Amino acid sequence: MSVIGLIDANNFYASIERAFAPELDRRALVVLSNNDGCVVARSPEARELKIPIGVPLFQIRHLLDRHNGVALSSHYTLYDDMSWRFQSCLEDFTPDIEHYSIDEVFVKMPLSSLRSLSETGHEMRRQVRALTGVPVSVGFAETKTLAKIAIEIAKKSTRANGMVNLTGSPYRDEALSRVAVENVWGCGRMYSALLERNGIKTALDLRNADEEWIRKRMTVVGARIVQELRGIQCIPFEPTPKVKQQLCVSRSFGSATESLHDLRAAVAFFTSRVAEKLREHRLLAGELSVFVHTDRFKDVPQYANSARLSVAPKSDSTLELLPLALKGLDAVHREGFQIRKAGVILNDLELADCAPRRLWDAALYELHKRLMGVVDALNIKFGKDTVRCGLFPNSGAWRTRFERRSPAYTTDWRQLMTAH
DNA sequence: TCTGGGGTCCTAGGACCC
DNA sequence: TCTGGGGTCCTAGGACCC
Repeated sequence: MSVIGLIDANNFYASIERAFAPELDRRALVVLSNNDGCVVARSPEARELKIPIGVPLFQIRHLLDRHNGVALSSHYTLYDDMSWRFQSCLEDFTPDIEHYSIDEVFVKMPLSSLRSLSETGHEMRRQVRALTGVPVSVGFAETKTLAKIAIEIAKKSTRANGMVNLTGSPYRDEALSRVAVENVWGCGRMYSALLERNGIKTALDLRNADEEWIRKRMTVVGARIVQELRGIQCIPFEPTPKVKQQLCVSRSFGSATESLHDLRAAVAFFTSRVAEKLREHRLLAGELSVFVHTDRFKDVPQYANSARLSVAPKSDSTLELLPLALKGLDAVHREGFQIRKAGVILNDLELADCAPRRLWDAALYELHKRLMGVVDALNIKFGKDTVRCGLFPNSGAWRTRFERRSPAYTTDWRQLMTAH
C-alpha cells in the first residue's frame, strides 16, 4: 500500500521567467504562445486582472499597458530544461517518479512514511524553490484524481500553505465539496456541462453519483473518475513512459502564404524536426502525414487537407522521410489558398531495436544512420540548425515570430546571466 | 494587424472473414 | 417462403489532458 503524490509547478512558465528576472516580481506577467498569439501562462497578478488563459494578446494589451504588465514570448527550450531540473529534485524523496507533464510529477510514497508525509510535502516545496526558484504545490492522496483534488485545494487555500494531504483525511468530503465538477481531472467542457445540467455540481456530487448512469453518459472514462474519487485506483502510476504512438511537428505561420516554394520550405523544416524527435526516442515511423489549412479566424476562402503516405520500410532518416513529405504536400496543395498552418505527423511507430533488418538497401541505410547520428550530435552540441538539409531556405513568411523573448539563461552559453 | 502545439483514449460503425 | 452469427480490424470523430 502506498500513497500518490502530485507536485505541480505554480504558473510554471511565468514563474521561470520571474526566477531569472526578479524585476518582474509583483508585476502582471503573461507568457505567449507561438507567434506571440495568445496567453498560455500568467502570474497571479495577471490572474487578478482577470486575464484568461487562451485569450489573444491584442485583446488584453491595453489592460497590461494600464497596469504596467509584461508579455513575453514563450521559450520552450528554457522551460524544458527547467522542467528537468525541478523534477530531478524529487529523486531525493522517492525513487518512484512519473514525469507526467512539463510542470507536473506524480510520485509514489511508501505508506511507512505516512506520519511524516505532510512534513515531506513541505520539504519538497522548499527544496524545489531553493534549487530552481520555482514555486510548487504538493498534494497527497490514495489516487491520482484525489491527488489532483488535493492540489486544487493547496493552490486556493491560504491556510494550506501549498500542501494538502488527503490520505485518510476526515477532511476529504469537505475538500471534495469545495471543488467544482469542472475542475475535476477528466471533466472537460462537455462533461461538466452535462453533469451540471443533471445537478452534479461538485466533486463530492460526482463521487456520490450513480455509476451506471455515469458510465452510460461518459463511457468508462467517467466511471473511472468516480472510482478514483472513491479512493480506488483506476489510473495507474506509470514510472516508465509508454512508447509513443504518434509524433507531430506543426506550426501556425508568422504570416499566411500561398507560395508552394514557402510551403515546401516549411514542410522540410517540420520533417527535419519530427525526424530528430523520432531518433531521439529511438523509433522508426511506418506512416507519414502532411496537413495544411487556411486561417479559420479569417474571412478568406477556407481549405484544409491532409495526405497519408506509407513509409516502407520503416525509417528514421530525414533523407528518406523528406521526399515523402514533399510528395504529400504536392498532393494537398491547391493554388489560390492562403495557408496559415501546416504540419507533419508520424504514425505506426516502432522501437528501432525491435524492427526487422533491412534486406535490399541495408548498406545505404547504414550510411543514413551514421550521417544522421553526426548531424544530431552537431546540432545538440552547437545548437539547433547548425547542420540541416540545405535544399530549402530556413526563412520565409511561414517562420514563427518571437518578438518578446527573454534570454536562454540555462541552455545557451552566449546568453548566461551576468552578475554586476 | 494580432487567435498555440502536442498528445491520449474511447466508441460506433463499416468492411471483411469464416 | 426463406435472408445467420460471431469475430476482428480499421477509421473517423469526439472527448480529454497539459
